[in-house]
Formats: sequence, structure tokens, C-alpha cells
Amino acid sequence: MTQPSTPSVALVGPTASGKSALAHEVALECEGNVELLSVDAMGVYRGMDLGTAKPSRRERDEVSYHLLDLVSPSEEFTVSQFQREARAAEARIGDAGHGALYVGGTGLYGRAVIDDLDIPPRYPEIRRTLEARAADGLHRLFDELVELDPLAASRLEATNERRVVRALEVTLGSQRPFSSYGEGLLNYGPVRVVQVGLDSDFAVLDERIERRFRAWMDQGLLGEIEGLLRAPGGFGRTARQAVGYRELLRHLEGAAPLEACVTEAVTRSRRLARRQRSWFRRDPRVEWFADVTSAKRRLLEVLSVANGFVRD
RNA sequence: GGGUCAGUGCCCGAGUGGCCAAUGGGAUCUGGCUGUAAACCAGACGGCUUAGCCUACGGGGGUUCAAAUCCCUCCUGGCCCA
Repeated sequence: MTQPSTPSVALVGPTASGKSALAHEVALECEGNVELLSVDAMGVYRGMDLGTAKPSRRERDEVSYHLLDLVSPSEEFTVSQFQREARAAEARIGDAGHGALYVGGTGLYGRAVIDDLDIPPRYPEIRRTLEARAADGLHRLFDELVELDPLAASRLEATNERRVVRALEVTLGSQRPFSSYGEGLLNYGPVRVVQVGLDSDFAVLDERIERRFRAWMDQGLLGEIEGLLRAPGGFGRTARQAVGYRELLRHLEGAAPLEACVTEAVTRSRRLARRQRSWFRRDPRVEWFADVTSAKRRLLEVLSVANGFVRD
């Protein structure tokens, strides 16, 4: 893989903290010298616009956005695919002599790029057998993992089927321990990318989240989902898990009353914000800012230094 | 006004004399996870000077060695009759 020629910067934080607006503003001020890369596990799906708070058409005309609308919601997207796309996009941006600003709240996707994680391959056949075996005794699988890769086992919860199966899949499939692919997410390496964190009180965030979701409803979120549902393939396994979409799908596909689903969507968005915050809080390398102004100052500073251009 | 059913911890909701600080779900908090990550998994969840103690099952009173559970009464809500 080609090493990006220009260092990049990342803006992280919980949903509704104002990251996107800030990033856009910063890019505008840099007058085309900075391009944005979305780090959003749901923004990669084409047509899922309202509920993922995607930039508007006008915003996309003003600033270059990357890593959005990569696949159809019927497809299953993964971290490793994201990593590949991100590397390619960043290389192109670097070739153009521009700075790259990552913005988004999907922690793992961010780590994959920022820390250049070595994500082990997939072994579908092995996985299939493991999943079948997990059905009649997860405990046995975990014991096997303890045998084959005690380190990986120690990092996992024995009851987390998805992760236990994955660790075994890789260990058996690649003939080398799952844990040999990396030191674990708790191990934070040196700063390769400056991460600026934008956060605010949950009192404000919670309120904003609800208002925002209700606004999306008014703008036709339900219709957007209905349309995607009717499209060939409909929603795939991963896309349908998106907060907001999942709840409204329950209304459209099942019989759940709309208002109850809306309330639940709001609640789950709030929880998402909290989980995002704790994910980023754990990373000691993130520089936190509680207000947009100082976060912006820091972003501009890093971008200018890194890219050797100075703004007035 | 008469009858009847109900009132449980932040919310919903089990529990009908001791094994009940009280099943379960939700919310909330904390933690973990390198190919589903907006997913997935786990722990905590009345208070405290935490092998124990205190406060709690609408209020008050009573029966009992022992009550969220039985009796009386009051308050509140639903339904039925007037």
C-alpha cells in the first residue's frame, strides 16, 4: 500500500456533537486544499441519507467528500472494505497535494485507518461449521479458543458468540493465532494522526438528538426507508441495523406503532452517542474540545502545519 | 351514593404468610470486542460505616414468632350499578 504523502487529521466524537458541520466549515476555509473522509459505518450505504445525516448536495458541491455511498444497502459492508477504500481515497487526496480530514463516529473504522490495523482475512467455510457448532454449545468453542489462542481468549468474553467464532475462524483458517494480528484495541500506539475530539454535555446532546430525529421524520425519513425497502435486494443484514432505520423498519415490516418506534429510535441514538463517547474517551491520544471554536482552531492549525499552506 | 377490581423499586410488570431488597423486561451506568461495530457481549442497578445494618411493596392501624402477601380503615384510579 502506498503511504499517504500528507499527514491527515481526524475529527471524532459522539453523534450530534456538531462534527460534520465543523468539518465542512474547516474545509471551506481551506479553500479546496482539504478534503473530507467520512468515517461512518452507515454513511457508506447509498440512499440512506436522512437518517445518517449525510451532507447535502450543496455541501458536496462546496467540499469534496469521500467514503460515502459506497455500496447499496442490500450489500454487507465491513471494516476491511472500509479500510481499503479509505487508503485509496487518502492516496488520491495526497496525490492532489491536499490535506485529508477524517470525520466520523465509527470508532473501529477509524482505528482501522488511523492505526493501520492488520485485519485478518475471512474463511467462510470454516465459519459456517463454527456457527453450526456454536448453536449446540458455545462453551466448547471457547474452550477450544483457550487451547489454540489463549491470548485472544483472554481478551474476549466467553459468551460473545460473534467474537469467539471470529477468533476461531481466523486461527483455524490462517493457521496462526488470531491475537498475532494485532495487540488488541486497548493498545494505543504512537500518534500518527492527530485526533480532535468534539464533545458536549449529554443534556444538550440528548435534546439535539431528539429534535434532529423528529426533523428527519418531517423531512420524510419514513418514505426514504420505504423506497429502499422496495428496491431490489432491500436492506441487507448490516444496513438494517442502523439506528433509526432498524426501528422504523419494525414499523414498516411489522405492526409496531409508529410513535413507539420513533421514541425507541431516539433512545437508541442517545445510547449510541454515549457508546461513541466512551470509545473515543478511552483513546488517550484524542485531544478534546468542548466548544466548536477551539476545536476549529486546533484543526486549522494541524492542517496548515501538515500541509504547508497558511491561511490568512 | 352502592358494588367491584386495582395501587410493587426510575418505568412496565411478577410475587398472595417465612427461602423477598423482592423473578422478568425496559431505561440508566460501567466495562469488553481487529471482516455484522449505529452491531455484538458482559457487569452493576434502594441506601449505608456492606460476612452486617437501615429504609422499602399507596397512607395509617391490627393479627402473627414472621406480612408486599391476612384483617380494619383512609386515600387514589379503572369498570359496573344508581
